[in-house]
This record gives sequence, structure tokens and C-alpha cells, in this order.
Amino acid sequence: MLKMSKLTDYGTMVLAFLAANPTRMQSASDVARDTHLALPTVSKLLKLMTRTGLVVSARGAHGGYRLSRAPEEISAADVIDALEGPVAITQCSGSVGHCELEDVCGVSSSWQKINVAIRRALDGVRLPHLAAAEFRMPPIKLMGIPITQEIDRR
Amino acid sequence: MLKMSKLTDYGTMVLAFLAANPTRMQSASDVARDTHLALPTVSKLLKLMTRTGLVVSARGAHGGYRLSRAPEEISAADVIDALEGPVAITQCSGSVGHCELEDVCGVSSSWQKINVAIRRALDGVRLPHLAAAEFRMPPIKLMGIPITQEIDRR
DNA sequence: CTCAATTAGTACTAAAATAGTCCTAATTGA
DNA sequence: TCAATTAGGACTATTTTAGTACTAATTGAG
Repeated sequence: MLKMSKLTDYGTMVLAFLAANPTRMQSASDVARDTHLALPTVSKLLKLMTRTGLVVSARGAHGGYRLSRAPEEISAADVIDALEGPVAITQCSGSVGHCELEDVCGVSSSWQKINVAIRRALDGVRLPHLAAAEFRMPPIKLMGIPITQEIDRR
Repeated sequence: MLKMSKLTDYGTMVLAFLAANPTRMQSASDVARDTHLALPTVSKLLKLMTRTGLVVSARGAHGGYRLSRAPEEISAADVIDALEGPVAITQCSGSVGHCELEDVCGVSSSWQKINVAIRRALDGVRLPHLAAAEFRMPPIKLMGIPITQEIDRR
């Protein structure tokens, strides 16, 4: 429950990478190389996030991607919304305006409250926080010897 | 994202039903009949929830299930924990004590904060709230005529 | 003691969601 | 005109989830 999909996890890595140079256009291959994710996957993610407005793209030679706004303006909720659809713990409470009974129904009122609390938490965490977390993995010391961690999520 | 599995949804219904008579032992068939869920499914759910301690069971003739504690003592978090494993947005942050790096790692510190916020929200909602929501579906009136809703989730 | 009711455990199948890859078209700068 | 690059969609494989079925163990009552 509540687990992020792998794609969302990867998406965070990609965004964190873009956040490091918010203005520079970077190609999908650039991103793939530096994040150690597979190119097709990165490509898919960037396309998705372009469509949902988190990043902007430019086609053609020297094309690429960059964040659509400042890293501080992008929240965990945005990322999850973009890659997994609206955050909602129950089906109907997710799609606002989709269910005609919303006002009268009352069925999911308690779940609704939970949804709101969750969304608030997700709104509070911004890309810089996530990016920091993403790379702040301290070296582990085994018997005093620092071990370098190879993180290859390809 | 964050969607409850169907099983958890059903589980809530089952618990809500048990909560109506917290002391009476009820057989899986009783529950299935009254909740309009399929017997094998109800059976599976009750077994699961017994193992995780949310309900207690008695075997043999006149056996059955009942809540292990007062409805107010059972939170949404309990239900989700029981049926979907620990609530956690990232993998490693879910299993406390499972990852040896927990203290040093710092990778998911931001996600951790989110997890805590979510858990707090889920802890705040208790079975009576959910049960109320489950059954407080007001009749819809169509041109002044109340329509009875058949909800058959079998 | 035996039988019927009932839970426990587990294995299995089917369906759905997710992940990941690949191909073709469109765009653009050199 | 060509090479680099994104856009879109189709497709396959993998994993998760749902749902069912079967057998064993337990227990109360006749």
C-alpha cells in the first residue's frame, strides 16, 4: 500500500538530475547516462512528464528537456500526479467531478479526509528536498573501510 | 497511486459489518451473506485478518469471527497494514529494522516525513468512522422519488 | 464416537496493472 | 539533405492482485 511505482522512483531521479541544471536543455541520452537508467525508460518518463507539464522539451538537433519551472516549485505531489495519476486512496474520490453523487454520497468522507492529509504532506516536499535525499547517501564503512556503493538501477 | 486494493476495500466492509455486533461470533458465511461479497473472498480476508490480529476466530461448530478489540481501537492504518503490509511510500522505509543502513542512509528522509504524515492521518480514522461512511449512503431522489441503491460488490 | 459445521493453510489459476522495449513519424539546426 | 532528437503508439514480458479450490484440523452436539 502506498508504494510508489518504480517509474515514479525513477522519475524522481530524472527530475533531481534536471534540477541540478534547471536552465540547460539536456537530451534523454544525457539523462540516461548520468542517472544510470536505461534510455528507453528515461525517454518514456520524459515524454510523460512533458505531457503533464513538469518538463518542457525541444525537438530536433540540440533539443532536449528541462524543468518547466524552478525546482522549488515542483512538489512530490506533482511528480506522483504526473506519473501515477491523481493521488487518491479510493477510486471515486480521485476524479473530482467524475462521480455525480459526490455532494450527496458521503460514502468516502473519511477516506477523503485521509486523502487531503496525504496530499498536504506531498505538497510540502519539493524537488530540492528530494534531490538532496537522492544523492545524500553517505559511504558505508565496513570495519572502518568506506565502501563505495554502486547504485545501478538500470 | 495510493489506491487501496479491492481486497482492502472489501476488508473494510467486513470489519464494518463485524463492528455492528462486536461481541457476537459470526461465521464467514454470515458475513458473506450480509455484505454481498463472495464467500471464498470473505473467508480469505477473515483468515488474513485473524493472522494479523484484527479479528479473533473460533473453530468448529458454532465457530466464527469477531473483532479482537473495540471498533474505536481499530484504525484505517491497522486495516491497511493487515491487508497490504506496512504503509510506506518507498520500499525500504516500510520495513523498520529490515535495512541495516537505516540510521546512516538518509536516502529517503523526505519520503520518510511523508510516510509519517500519512500514517498519522490513517491512525486518526477509526472503524466507526469508516463503518458510518460505508453505510451512510443517502437515498438519491430522482424527480422526488427516492431510489434504492443496490450495491452488489460480489 | 461420529458427524456436521467451521476455521487454517496452502496451492493454483486467471486477470489486471506495471515495466520495459521498439518502431515509425515529425521536427530542427547545421 | 542529413543527423540528432523528441512524439506517439504498439507491443511483450513481468509482476501483482484477485479469486477459487482443495485438504487438514478443530469442536460442539447428538
